[in-house]
Amino acid sequence: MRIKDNEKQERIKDAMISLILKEGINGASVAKIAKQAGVSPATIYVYYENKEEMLAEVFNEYARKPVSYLGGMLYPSMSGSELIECLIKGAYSYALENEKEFSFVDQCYSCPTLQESVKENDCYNEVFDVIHDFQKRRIIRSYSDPSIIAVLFAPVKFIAMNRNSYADPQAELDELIKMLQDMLLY
Amino acid sequence: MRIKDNEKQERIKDAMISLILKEGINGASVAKIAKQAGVSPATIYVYYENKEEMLAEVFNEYARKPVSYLGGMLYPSMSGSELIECLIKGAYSYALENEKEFSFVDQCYSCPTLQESVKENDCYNEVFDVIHDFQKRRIIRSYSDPSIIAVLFAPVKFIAMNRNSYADPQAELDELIKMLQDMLLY
Amino acid sequence: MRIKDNEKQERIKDAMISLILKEGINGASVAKIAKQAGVSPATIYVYYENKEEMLAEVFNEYARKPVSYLGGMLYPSMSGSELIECLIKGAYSYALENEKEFSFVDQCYSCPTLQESVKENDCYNEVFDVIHDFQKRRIIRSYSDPSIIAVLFAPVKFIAMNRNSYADPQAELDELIKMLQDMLLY
Amino acid sequence: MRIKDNEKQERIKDAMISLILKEGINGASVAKIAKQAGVSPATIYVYYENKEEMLAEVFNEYARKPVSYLGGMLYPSMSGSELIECLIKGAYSYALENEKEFSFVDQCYSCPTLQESVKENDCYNEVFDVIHDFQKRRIIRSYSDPSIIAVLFAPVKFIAMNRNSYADPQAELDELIKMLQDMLLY
DNA sequence: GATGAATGAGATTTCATTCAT
DNA sequence: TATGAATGAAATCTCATTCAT
Repeated sequence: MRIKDNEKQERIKDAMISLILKEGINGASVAKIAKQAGVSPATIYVYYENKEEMLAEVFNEYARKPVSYLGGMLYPSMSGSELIECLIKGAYSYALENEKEFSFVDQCYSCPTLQESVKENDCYNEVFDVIHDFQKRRIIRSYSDPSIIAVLFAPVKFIAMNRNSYADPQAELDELIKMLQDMLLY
Repeated sequence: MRIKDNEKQERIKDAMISLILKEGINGASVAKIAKQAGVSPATIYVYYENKEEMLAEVFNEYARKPVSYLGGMLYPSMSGSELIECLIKGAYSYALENEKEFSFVDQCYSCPTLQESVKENDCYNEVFDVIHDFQKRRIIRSYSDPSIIAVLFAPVKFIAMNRNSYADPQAELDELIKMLQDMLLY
Repeated sequence: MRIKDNEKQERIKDAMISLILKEGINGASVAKIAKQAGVSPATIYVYYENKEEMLAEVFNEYARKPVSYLGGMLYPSMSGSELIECLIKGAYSYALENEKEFSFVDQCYSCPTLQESVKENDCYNEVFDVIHDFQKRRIIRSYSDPSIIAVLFAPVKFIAMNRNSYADPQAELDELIKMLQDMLLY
Repeated sequence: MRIKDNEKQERIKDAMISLILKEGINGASVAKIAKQAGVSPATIYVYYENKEEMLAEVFNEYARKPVSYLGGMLYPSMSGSELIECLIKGAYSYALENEKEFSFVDQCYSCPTLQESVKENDCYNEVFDVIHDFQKRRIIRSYSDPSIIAVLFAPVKFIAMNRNSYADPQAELDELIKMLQDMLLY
């Protein structure tokens, strides 16, 4: 028998994400995905039960990626200012560098039929290991986790997505970092 | 007979956004919208050139609604604290009370083929008339408009959308208000 | 609006039945039916919810036909012998003259997913109005209805379907009539 | 390792007829059969040239089974009444005990593309060895073979298949036996 | 012999849109 | 204006079969 081709599955995922970026979840038909991945439409059903499950599976995978990316950049010897700067800049540069995955995940979060398959809050555990440590050491104020997620990540995401409307996105980002340092540090 | 026509168009819009809430942009086919609105599919083409235009038109209409809703709640004699509390609570309660429109607009913002039709920043003019006034009176710190939008509205939207994951969403909201008052007021 | 075209629905039914006769339920795809009926596959879904329902609906219609055909040939002044001869010959000639419908109905009866949609026994009411009358008048022996259906119609159906294997099908039929007259008449 | 192979083929046959009972010939896809038999789809093609041939082969095998089952129950010292009772009861209990095979064979008989592969009449040789003997001994009336098949087996098959519609199927069967004894015995 | 991967062909069904009234 | 009928195009998915090991 032929051996399952992981590279093939990777091509399918890539094709799906890049099509969704260009044409939305609507526009990413199984046929188009297959064509772009260089496989037969039927092959996709070897790897995934159906389209819905394919979306959900890839959504889950990529929804967890940005936070592990961030997690890898942090270390305990940072100052509080550095921590916040690092989180915001990291989130921003992840969004820029991984535009496709980022937009894909964003569309998934806003799609009612997919919302159930990922709980946005569950993804941040890795980062909160560090933040909780900073809170115990009285460097970061002891706000609740959801509030911290909300003010740390929602604004930077907003700025990343609207960066084309701004004269100087980098300046906006720097300002945001200051605002959050003020807000979150003792 | 003008009234009857408008009512029919209203039913079409309602059907569309309520279907999109339940089943996503994917699930809202012209046929389903027509059925739910109690009209013939052909009738929809009396009011809109095609589906794409219908989405864009309704998107534009509803994207502006929440800010005028907010605008109507503000008045110059408020204190700074009151202003921020009012904006956050207003945004939150708008999201709850208008769940359908809210989800519809959210999905539209994240859909690449619709993004072009509304610039998110354009919608906030009404609110910024008030905020700028408060900034001139040195009540609200003079951060740039995009930064203010980002920290004011993105977090509350995030909390509204994830409210089902929280034990006490109201407490999260109150905490968020405090954080933003700290951050934005002198 | 265009007016629903009953002739079109008739063509769809005819195409379905004739395809099933030639190629079995398997072979009668919606696309083939549409082509043979001279309509678009999508048109079929204007008239029927889906393929299963189409089969069931047409099955129901045609399962009832042969018995009304028979019912129309009977009258109370017949002798018992004549009644039985008439029923057997009628059933046989219906099978020959309506080969397509007959084979179609037969295949439906034997298909587990369709069996539920028609109860074979329910179809014989019209004929039993007459038979019961003959039983009351002590011309036909008072066996139970199911037994009578079983011995009257199952054998003639069997002979009709296997007629190509017989040297002289007509002779078989005549013999069968005699056997049943012996059996059922006083 | 012969035994193991035969067992595998047996599992394939069982899976096929049990799927056909549940879902009809349509529903018994090679993939499903393989899954239910616990083998790979490719394995099926080790044992059979293709699906059509598999159906025909198994059809032939099982179409002959009920009559050998019956044949084994008969012996020359029976009375005529006993012979008929034994045939009817045997046919009925075969249908109940071998529901799957029975439904499978029935569907095959009614499928135009399979009809060619078995001549229903050919199957009864074993039984007719006995019946002819009884006819020579002037116990059973000398009707032609096809007529006898028709009245003996078609009605009992009908009753077996419709047994769920009857209040007391066993009573129907007993009545049928009486009717046929009257008809066929001197 | 046995198999899971792979697929072209085709299945059923839905889509956005237009037609004819 | 309003509509149900009609449809070409395309959607998702399944099929029987073959390939490569």
